[in-house]
Amino acid sequence: MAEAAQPSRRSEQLGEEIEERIVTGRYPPGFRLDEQDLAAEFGVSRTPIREALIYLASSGLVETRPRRGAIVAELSPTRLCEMFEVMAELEAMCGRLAARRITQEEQAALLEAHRACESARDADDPDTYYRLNEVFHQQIYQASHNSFLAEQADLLHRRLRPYRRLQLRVRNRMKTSYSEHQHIVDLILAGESDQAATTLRSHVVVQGERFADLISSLAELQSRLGTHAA
Amino acid sequence: MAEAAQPSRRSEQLGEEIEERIVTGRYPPGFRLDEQDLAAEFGVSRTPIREALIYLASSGLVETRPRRGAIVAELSPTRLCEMFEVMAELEAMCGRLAARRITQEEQAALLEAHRACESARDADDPDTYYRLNEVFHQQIYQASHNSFLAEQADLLHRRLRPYRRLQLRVRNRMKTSYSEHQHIVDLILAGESDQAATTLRSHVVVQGERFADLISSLAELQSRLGTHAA
DNA sequence: TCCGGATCGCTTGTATACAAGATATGAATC
DNA sequence: GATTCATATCTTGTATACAAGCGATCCGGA
Repeated sequence: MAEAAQPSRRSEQLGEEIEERIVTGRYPPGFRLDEQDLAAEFGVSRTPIREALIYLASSGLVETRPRRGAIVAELSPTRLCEMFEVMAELEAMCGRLAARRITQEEQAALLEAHRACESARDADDPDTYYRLNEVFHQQIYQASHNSFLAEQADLLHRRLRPYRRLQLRVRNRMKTSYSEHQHIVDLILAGESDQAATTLRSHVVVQGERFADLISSLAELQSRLGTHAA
Repeated sequence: MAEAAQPSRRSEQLGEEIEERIVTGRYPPGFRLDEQDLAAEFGVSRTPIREALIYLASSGLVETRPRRGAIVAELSPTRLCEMFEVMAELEAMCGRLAARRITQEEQAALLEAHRACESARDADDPDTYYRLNEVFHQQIYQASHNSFLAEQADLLHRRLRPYRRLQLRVRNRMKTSYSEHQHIVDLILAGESDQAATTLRSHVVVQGERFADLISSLAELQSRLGTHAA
């Protein structure tokens, strides 16, 4: 899914590297992305850094205010809920299409991704589960046979990574998630498109007690921020 | 919805200007966006041009191949259908939420936008209808009370502008569109969220005879391209 | 002591210079 | 005459130099 090899364009690599540092929390929300610092850090001039920042700004991951530099975007709780709401709908759409269009090979791949999650759950390993969970969802995106939709879903999924990650640490969330996955797999393989959509939507959407979990995750991220921001 | 005033950053203005020229067909799909030419055209150096192109590339409007320059993105029929499929779902989601969340003021604004479309239809003026149609749909996006969703919907809507525009010239499409709008307005105002979603989805999605219309629109665009590409 | 304004420094935004790869052109050979 | 390889030119990618705003600091006044 990611471009392989060297794009022979440093700014693209830099964009991905900086994105990685943002979604893994090394550059937390609100963190100031100083062009000179980053240039020194990566051993390049400001030009490719600027281009990388513009790229990231367009995806909403960083915010640039004219003449005032770039910072890692801070998402308000409202904004975050909105994004999860859209994510839920995109996932639902992927599920509906996947249930109708999935091929034999994709069925096998989906099942394999699902079983891999099972292992991580049994090992009680949230980090591994988190990674394999991404693969699982990407299999569904692929199976929708709508490459534009798959790209959009993947993009938003990545955008929400830091918050999703924290949520997985909530007690029992991993087990709940896995049993929901089981249900989703059954529905997709059975070709129950509407039910697959509905189940995926509620798997992703933030409501009820999970809303409170999300808010507390946010608070944690913001306290971490305090140690970084000037 | 658009940023007002001067962003004190030339590259942003340039991005919008180039985007405008793309969606209005002045730079048709496949058109080579030479940095030096554009720099001369706009009377600036290559730097802000490059930044504008990177911005546009991230939205998918232009394609950049490393060391080989940028061209206006060419959308295959398949890709285009995929994008309309996603657009339909986003619109459906906006409609569902709008039916539940629309305020008094937004109801008035929606009705006004709808009536403006009526005038354009009566005057048999596709260009005006096209413009007012955008306003109408944006009112629904706003009424969803999910600003992230509204932004995404608006972005994709803009991305599909050239193709939507050609479709409106199809015989009777304007009248059909208007009567569908009427139905949509009724459902939203009545709070019928599911029906509003379904109706909006089928209003946007490309299927049946409209698929053939789209393909022929594409052919027209591509023949136009022949006069521009080197 | 607190507030306001002007100046200084630092950061971003833009232009230009340089490096490196890609395409085009031309010649030589099959 | 066609094809292939080498060279030349042109374009992109990166570095550096310069310009222009924004913020911080310092000084003066209330």
